Order: sequence, then structure tokens, then C-alpha cells
Amino acid sequence: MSGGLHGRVVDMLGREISAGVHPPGSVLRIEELEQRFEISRSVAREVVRTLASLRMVLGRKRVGVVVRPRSEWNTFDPNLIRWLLAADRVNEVKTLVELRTAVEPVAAGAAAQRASGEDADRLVELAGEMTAHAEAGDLNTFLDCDVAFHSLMLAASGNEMFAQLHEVVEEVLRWRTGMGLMPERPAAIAVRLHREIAECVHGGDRERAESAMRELVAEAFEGTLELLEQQA
Amino acid sequence: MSGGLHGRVVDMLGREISAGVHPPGSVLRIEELEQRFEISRSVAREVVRTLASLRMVLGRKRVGVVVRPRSEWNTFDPNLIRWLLAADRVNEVKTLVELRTAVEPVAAGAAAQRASGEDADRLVELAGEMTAHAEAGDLNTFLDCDVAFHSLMLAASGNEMFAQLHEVVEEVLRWRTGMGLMPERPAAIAVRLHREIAECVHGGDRERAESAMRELVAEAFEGTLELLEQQA
DNA sequence: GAAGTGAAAAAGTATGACTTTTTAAGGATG
DNA sequence: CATCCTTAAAAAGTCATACTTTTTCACTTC
Repeated sequence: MSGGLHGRVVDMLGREISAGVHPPGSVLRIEELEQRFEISRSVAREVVRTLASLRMVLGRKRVGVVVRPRSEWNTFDPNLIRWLLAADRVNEVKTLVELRTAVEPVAAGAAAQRASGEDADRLVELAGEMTAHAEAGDLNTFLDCDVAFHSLMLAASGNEMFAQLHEVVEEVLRWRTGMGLMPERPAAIAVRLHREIAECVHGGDRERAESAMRELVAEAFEGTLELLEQQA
Repeated sequence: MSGGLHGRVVDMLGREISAGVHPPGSVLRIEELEQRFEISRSVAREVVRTLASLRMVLGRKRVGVVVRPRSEWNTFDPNLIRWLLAADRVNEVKTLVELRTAVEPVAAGAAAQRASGEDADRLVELAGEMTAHAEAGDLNTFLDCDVAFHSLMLAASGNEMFAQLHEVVEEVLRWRTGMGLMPERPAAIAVRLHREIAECVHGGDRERAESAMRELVAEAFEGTLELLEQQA
């Protein structure tokens, strides 16, 4: 959604709507947008189309562009996720972390059954690197490996929809570290679980891969909630 | 995406791309679209913007509108889901059913903790109606209740992203019955599980709500896979 | 008071001109 | 011969304007 007039305006308007500046039911008029953003009619219309495809707004003749109820927005769109994070980090992070607890265990189980040899090898390798960097206290490199581990796991699940959630997972993981919410040294239990999951996937042990991942994300879930409470 | 010139063309092009008529990497030109669909430049551009917001295509100057790799598409968009179902039902249904097995148990667990009294009551009521209609052999009404049950459960989970998957669940449930893949009389075990889940949510029993739902969707998952094999 | 009628408002569609960016070809230079 | 710079063309991107269609509201008529 970068560079370009269209993208910039979409981003601004999307942020505003996400932040509640234009609450559901309120009406935008194309002509207003032209003037506010100093854009031509065609750009204004394309912006509205983009937001409409996210189900955030709906154009109606003789009425205008109405903002739809939040419950109907396509909250799986990565752009919208970013706007919602900017508007209300606490609530949105809760939602995303809970989504992880649902998806990642099943994805790990699926990966144990379906991952290619290469992917399984790479997962074990990544878990090893995480262990090393955790012991060395190298949080940034640890985080990169963590992101790579979960992304690869989702991809190796063989389910396109799971795979697509890698952006969500990355956003949450990087946010946690970025906020300084990670302990100086990653919890030993988390490191161990990553290794165990990788080995179960490698060995094709669906059951254990799933339950180990469940343990991992449950811990991450509770940890995140606690830290969110502290912030609020 | 109904009525209107724009919507019709988006639907046609979206279907084509989903079906592989324009494989990833291939290039569409706006001018081509104008001629093929006999539409004006503005409509053609808005169609491209809509598809671009689903991450299916990417406009590049001096190049054209490039179809992106399938792995980057926003496969959570309900329209795209419909196009993919039309193009390759078997694979897409597998993906969607597996998504259910991940999300619904966690959603049920969350609902047990967070559902309002009204929602919990209504769930019990729906489970009761399902039981009655199952015994009466009234498959259509049973299906309506089934859809309502799962939609409400997802909404009652209090997680916006879970709630949004109600369209996916509905699509899968209706497809299964529509294809005649349901036994004449719904499995007694499934009916019982719906009642159990509703009662657990009502009683605030997170653990049992989650595990009962896990049992239910696991059964649905395996049943669907078997029936898909038979078809292929 | 209900129902039909008309007018206005706003999105939707069409068209053509102009701008910008990117790519590729061609030429100059080492 | 290879490399770098210049330049030209292609296609999307942007702008301005006129016209069409649908929907809603107000007004009239029965």
C-alpha cells in the first residue's frame, strides 16, 4: 500500500475509519474526499473501491459512502490489521494472539504429517539456532529465527490459509520484543518447546507436535495478556 | 459483489484468475480489459484496484497488471473463497474444513468464558431445536439451526476474527448438505455433541466446551475427507 | 391517509488528455 | 568487447469534465 497517491490516501482514510473518526453508519461523500485530499475524482473513487473490498465501506447511490459495522470488516487483511493495531493495540493484540493459539497447534500437527524433508530439517536447524542465540542473549537474532520458525511451520502445514497467517504471527512476535516485553533471556521452557516441536515434525509425530505447540502458544498467550494488563 | 458493472467484471476476472486462466506471472493490460469487457477506463481501473486489494494482482508501470503468486492472495476474503471453491472444490473444502478444526474449539472455549447469558441461552435452545429436527428427519431446518449455532458460537467467542469466519463455516456446512453428503439422519453423536457444547458454554466450562467441539469438528473433518475421496 | 409522480442528489460510467515511472534499446566511451 | 549513459516508448497513474442511473424525499392527487 506504499508509494503512490492512491496508496497514501487509502492508508490515511483506513487509519481514520479504524480509529473511529468515522464511526459505522456515518457517511463520506466522494466530493468531500476530492477536496480534503486534493485528489481527482478517479483516485477518490479507487480509494473507496479499495476500502469497499475490505468491507469497511459501502457505496450507495443518492446516499454516499457509508461506513459499515465493524463486525463486517475483513479483519484478516494485513493492512487493516496494521490500522487496528495503531488504533487500539491492546485489544487487537489480544485478538491476534488468541488466533495464534487456535491455528498454530493444528498447523504444527498438519506439518508433522505433511512437511517435506527439507522443511523438517530446516525447522530442526532453526530450533537449534534459537537455542544458541537464547544462551548468547542475542535477542534480535533470536527473534529473527523465531519468526522464521513459525512462518516455515505455517507454510509446511500445507494449508494455504494457515500459511497466510505468517504476517500476523510475525507482527505479534516482533511487537512483543519491540515493546521490551520479552525477558532478557527467552524462557528456557519456550526454547525447549521449539526444539521438541521441530523434532516431532521431523519424526512425523502429529499428536506430540500439536500438543507441544499448544503448550507453547498457551504460554505466549498468558504471558502477553499479563503484560498487556500491566500496560493498561 | 453483486449488481453493477464493476462487480460483475470483478467477479468474472476473479473467477478466471482463481481458475488459473491467467497464471501467476502473466500480465493483463488495462486496455485489454476495456475491450474484452466493453467497459470504460475508469471501471477497468477500479476492477484492477479491487483485485489488487485482494493481493491477486499488482499494477506496475510500463509492465502491466501482473498476477501475483497464489501464496500471496488474501484467501480469507469471502469472494475469493467462493471463486476458489468454484475452481477446485475438493482442495478448497479441505483447507476450509481444516481451518474449522483449528478455530472452532478455541472459539467454543472462549465462548464458555465470555458469552453473554442471552447468547448462552440461545445456544442451548438451538441445540435443542437441532435435536428435534434431526429426529424428525427435517434436514433443511436442521441445517439452518446448525449454521445459526456455529455462527453464534463464533460471535460469542468475543474474538472479532473468529466471528468473521462464520461465512466460511456456513459455506462448508451448506455445501456438505447440498452435495447430499449428509446421511439421511444426522449422526446421533453429532447432535449429542452440539447439546453438550451448548451446555458447557452455558455452564462456563471452558475445558469441556473446547474438547467437545474438538471432537465434533474432528468427526466432521474426517467425514468430509472420506466423502471427498469418494468423489475424486 | 395512501399512493402515485416528479425532481434532485449522489454514486456510477464514459472519454480524452496529460504525467510519471520503468524498461529496453541504442550509442558513446573506455 | 564490455560498461555506462542517454533517450525513447510503453503502460499505469492522475486529472478534468460530461453524462447516466438509481434512490430517496417531497409534493401532489385521489
